[in-house]
Amino acid sequence: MLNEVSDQPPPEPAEGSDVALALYSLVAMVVGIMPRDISLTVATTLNVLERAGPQRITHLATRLGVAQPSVTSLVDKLEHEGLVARRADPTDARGVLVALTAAGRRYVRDRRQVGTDLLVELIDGLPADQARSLRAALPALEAVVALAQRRADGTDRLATAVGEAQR
Amino acid sequence: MLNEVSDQPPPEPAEGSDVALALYSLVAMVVGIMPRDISLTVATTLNVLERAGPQRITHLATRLGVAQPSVTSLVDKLEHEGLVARRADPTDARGVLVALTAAGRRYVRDRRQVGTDLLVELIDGLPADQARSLRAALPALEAVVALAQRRADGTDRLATAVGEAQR
DNA sequence: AAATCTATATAGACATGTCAAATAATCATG
DNA sequence: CATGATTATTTGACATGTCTATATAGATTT
Repeated sequence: MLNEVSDQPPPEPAEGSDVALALYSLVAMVVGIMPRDISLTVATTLNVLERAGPQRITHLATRLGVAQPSVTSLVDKLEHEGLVARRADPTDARGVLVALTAAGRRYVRDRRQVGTDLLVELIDGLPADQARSLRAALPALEAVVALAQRRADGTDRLATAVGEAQR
Repeated sequence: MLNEVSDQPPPEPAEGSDVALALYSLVAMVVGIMPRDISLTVATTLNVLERAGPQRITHLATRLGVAQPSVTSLVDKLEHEGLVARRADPTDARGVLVALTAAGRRYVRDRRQVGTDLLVELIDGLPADQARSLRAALPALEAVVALAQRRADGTDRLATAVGEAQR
């Protein structure tokens, strides 16, 4: 069927896609400025452990989207660095629970501090009215984070997607 | 000198640090959900090239905070994948300019689309009043992005910091 | 124009991240 | 309780990301 030129205005530019673009740009910028001392995988792992508590190796693997032996060796490394520890899983003797150590928790907290310090610095550069609008949006931002967590904890990872451009 | 208990309320909890925390959490969540198909370094490189146009190898190295030969081999790889191309620098025959190819631009755009789609989905899950507050904060968000860009383009990278927790 | 500086590339090394296949321990089920 | 499924580890392979030291070509300075 042919595509006729539509009379209606574009059905809605995705409703909130401009905000989404601004937020994504912010994510990209912050990531590009943050220290590059750990890999994405390590950062995500530590975040998950802090947010959701001790996790099984297999669960981490699906959550991270990598193969399970990869997590075993990742945990080996992190354990060796003292950031995480393996504990027995009381409900299943085959499994282990990977948990943050105190040092690991400190590491995550320190890293977050670096990020928030940067953002505070940026926000402090805003004119008063914009800063106010941002504060007014705080509940919304927190809600978005909460939704993102739910989304992340679901099995669903974003497909590697992108694809086409690679060839 | 001894620290007396202060009568004043804490001088201001960093003014905007709660917003900063929410934004940082969002960054962390989004990064954790985004496809893991490229490294931080590649992502940052492509973003810089898209945002700021063709760049010298040396400039990329300082911008990324890695050694120059690392960028040479990174560019080798990206060039091999067809995402960037080396061009002669008209102002200096020693130098090269690394530029995005059409495919590279497409790749960045597609990847951004994945991110904004995710964020649109999240924002669509907000109650109407929160969504409104977020839209009202759009200029502020855009301004923060602009400030972040200025910040990123300055030579200053955040120190690897964090440090202490590692031992 | 010689000496020095600068931009990139090359070489060689090493840690990290990743996978698939095979193994060992334990669980769950018929 | 024996068989099949699940959990983690081990093994062995390979790509990536990173560095330092060195080489090469072109700029810049004196």
